[in-house]
Amino acid sequence: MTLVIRKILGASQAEEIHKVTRRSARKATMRRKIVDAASRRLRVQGLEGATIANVLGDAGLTHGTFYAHFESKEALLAEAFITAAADTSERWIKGISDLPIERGVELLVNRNLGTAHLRNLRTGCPFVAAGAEVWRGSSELREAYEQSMLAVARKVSGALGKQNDIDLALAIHAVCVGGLTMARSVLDEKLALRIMRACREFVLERLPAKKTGRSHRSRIIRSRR
Amino acid sequence: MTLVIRKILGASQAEEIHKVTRRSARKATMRRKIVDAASRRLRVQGLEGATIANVLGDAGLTHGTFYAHFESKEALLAEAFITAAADTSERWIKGISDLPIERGVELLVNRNLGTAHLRNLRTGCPFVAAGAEVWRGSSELREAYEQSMLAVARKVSGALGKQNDIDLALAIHAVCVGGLTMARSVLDEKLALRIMRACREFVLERLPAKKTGRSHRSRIIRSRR
DNA sequence: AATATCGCATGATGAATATCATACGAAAAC
DNA sequence: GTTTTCGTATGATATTCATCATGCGATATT
Repeated sequence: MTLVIRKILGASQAEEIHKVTRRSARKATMRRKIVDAASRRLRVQGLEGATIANVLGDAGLTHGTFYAHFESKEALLAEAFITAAADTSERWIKGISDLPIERGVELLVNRNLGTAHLRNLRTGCPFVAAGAEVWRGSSELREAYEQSMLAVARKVSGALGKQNDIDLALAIHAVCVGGLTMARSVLDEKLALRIMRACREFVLERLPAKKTGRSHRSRIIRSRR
Repeated sequence: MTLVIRKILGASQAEEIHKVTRRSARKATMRRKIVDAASRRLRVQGLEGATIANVLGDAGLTHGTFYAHFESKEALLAEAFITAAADTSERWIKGISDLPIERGVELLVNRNLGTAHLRNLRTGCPFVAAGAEVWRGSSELREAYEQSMLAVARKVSGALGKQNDIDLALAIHAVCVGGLTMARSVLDEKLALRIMRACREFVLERLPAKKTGRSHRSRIIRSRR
């Protein structure tokens, strides 16, 4: 039966209307477990720690099964990265759109550059966790990074009520990524806190002026040097 | 003779006044070559690419010789990181102290977040190259990172004529590290340039005000778009 | 009920890696 | 000139890894 459909529609479309059997449901569940496990490994140990044996082990499977689920390791990592970024950024922006922009940005940078995020790797930012490993990685991965980064920037600028200011969101993201990387890298805990505080204040010190009667289009534009 | 001295002073001090022979001079040269090679590998391929065989090969030696020069791989990497950071930061701050602070910062971020640095890995910033690999690495490495980072921050704040504002230097460093990581990671070249531009402008907008009568809190910041 | 399918486990393969042991040959010490 | 030292090369060992081939057993199909 499935075979007949496959003959008519071709393999890929047949997949779409694939009958949900006990087997296929279980497989989908396991696949999800694999992606989740990979996204955790990714955040805690980076791409390096996300080996097939580790990930499949975390998911309760043995290593050889992997290629029944994914084309390649890169395909899994790309998917895991996207999952991790979506998960993390969702948490960052929660409740932010209800606040005035200054408070919103403050909450955002506190969530990113705070003690919780500093040592909480399992649910932490994949951009910090994978960092340099991505730009030396496969196109697949870089594509995933790019899409995730843009998605985060859009979410953030949307939540801040500045739909079009993707650039501001990108810059804030850069401070958070750089600052957290630095803070995690140093041995001295006090120094780590200092780095995070310096970054937070750098962002907060000079937020776009709050909304006054003046339209923001007409605000005085700082001349570029 | 050396043996006698060694007996009197102990091994480590004997090292200090070690006679310079043809052999020891050659060894020192090779050691330097190894560190340089490691610092290059580090910047181009990260810690992962800086394998002993690779590095020793670059230096014109075979892999087994390594342990005649260094205690461990970690010891080499720590030294290579420090070397790379000193080299790179020296280039960044060249000529900056002659400029007024705004122009100085502008030059600094242009050097860091510009097209040259984007694709020039061999002499690029090790903080971007090693990134997340360091904070998951050995204490030795993290110590090297910490010291190098502080050295850079001191140099930068010194060159900017703000000796005491290490925090400002740290924040600028964070933007550069985060921004360059992001720019290198994405596939789209135009997007990479946009990220770097957004980060540069973010920094320049946020500079402490020139010393005018006005408090810097009251300045209106340019909103983009 | 008989047969076909397929998710998963086991295990093989080959490549890359850090580290160490041994050996050679030139330089240094005597 | 003989002996000792030591920088380097060669090669061994043990580990880790991605990928793939094979086979079993539960599930789906007929």
